[in-house]
Amino acid sequence: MSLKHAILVSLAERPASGYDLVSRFDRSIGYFWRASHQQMYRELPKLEAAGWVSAEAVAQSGKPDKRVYAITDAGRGALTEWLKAPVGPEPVRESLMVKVRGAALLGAAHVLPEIRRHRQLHADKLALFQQIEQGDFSNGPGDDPTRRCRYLALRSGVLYHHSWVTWCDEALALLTTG
Amino acid sequence: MSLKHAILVSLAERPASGYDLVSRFDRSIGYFWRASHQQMYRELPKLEAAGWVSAEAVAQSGKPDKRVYAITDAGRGALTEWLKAPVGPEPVRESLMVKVRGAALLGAAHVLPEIRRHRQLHADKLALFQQIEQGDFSNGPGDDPTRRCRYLALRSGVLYHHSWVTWCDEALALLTTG
DNA sequence: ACGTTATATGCACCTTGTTGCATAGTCAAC
DNA sequence: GTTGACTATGCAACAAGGTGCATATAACGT
Repeated sequence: MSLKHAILVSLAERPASGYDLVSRFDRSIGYFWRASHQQMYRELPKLEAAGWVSAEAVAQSGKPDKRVYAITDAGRGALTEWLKAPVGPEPVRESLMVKVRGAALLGAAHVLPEIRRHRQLHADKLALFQQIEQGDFSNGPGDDPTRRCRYLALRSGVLYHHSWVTWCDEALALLTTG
Repeated sequence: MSLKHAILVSLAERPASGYDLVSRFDRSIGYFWRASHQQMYRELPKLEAAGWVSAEAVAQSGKPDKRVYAITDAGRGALTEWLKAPVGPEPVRESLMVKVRGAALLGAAHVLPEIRRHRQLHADKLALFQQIEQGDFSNGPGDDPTRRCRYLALRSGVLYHHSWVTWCDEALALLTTG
């Protein structure tokens, strides 16, 4: 599974507490791999037990104490191994397509609002990603490898949501004409 | 969750045994919702307990006996409810993007083979879907609602895998140039 | 006789993900 | 002075998915 490795990637960028990781996931990695704080706090001790991260208690003034995790050499090794390992695309699971198939039997009218809703959600995400693209990458990704990787992640989001908006438009056109 | 409803959709088309359902999922619905036979045989008694399907033992000559399931009126009602229920897009979980983010730290070279592998897999699926599209829908979907729904499901597969192939090409171009 | 393939069904265990609940300190606003 | 927002960490129960193992009949080839 990838949550462990997603955490390792984030910790390889810089050390963090569970709480930090949750906010990072909400902002950046979370566009490609979600995790609730409950999941996070369950995984971190496992990673520590595996020797992939080390933990240090940090007292804070004005805030509760926290446990700051950092990736270890063993963790970095495990991460590199995983980067090279063949993992295959995530199996497709599209409940909307199950609904479309159901619509063939029970009437397309039932799912039209759902398709409109999905179109809206995908269009919102698309607009967000395109805004970032035009803001941060108006002159392309440039030469920096890290920037190029960030750009590619963004492009994946753009292409994904764009293809969904396209599909929703096709579907609405086809299901609302005689 | 959708496995229950995916099964209901399939049984609404026509009654089937667990074994039949697995083969149908492998061929058609499985493009959008996978299920192993273990999952199937675990769900079917639950659906029966909920009163959404009825089961009948059927003796066969030359083959082991089987249990044939059929959707009930209650099941049809539950399915219609679910079609109308807002379910939201599946949360994105892309391990390849986690890897790309890792590549920013540990070197893009590690993930290039993975990206090439993914491109191949998506291109294969795309070719398959496009072949079906040109075979079954060379003159478009026509007027039949059921055919239109089948067509839309197919289109979704085409758009999805096409956007991935496009992304992989962009990524390979960007990560293999100076 | 012996292995292979297809039909047909299931259990057990483990991991992963979701939901609800719980706690506790600090700070600013009202 | 209480309410709400933010920081910070967790447990428990449950739902869903994946892997491995197990069983049985019967056709077909070799």
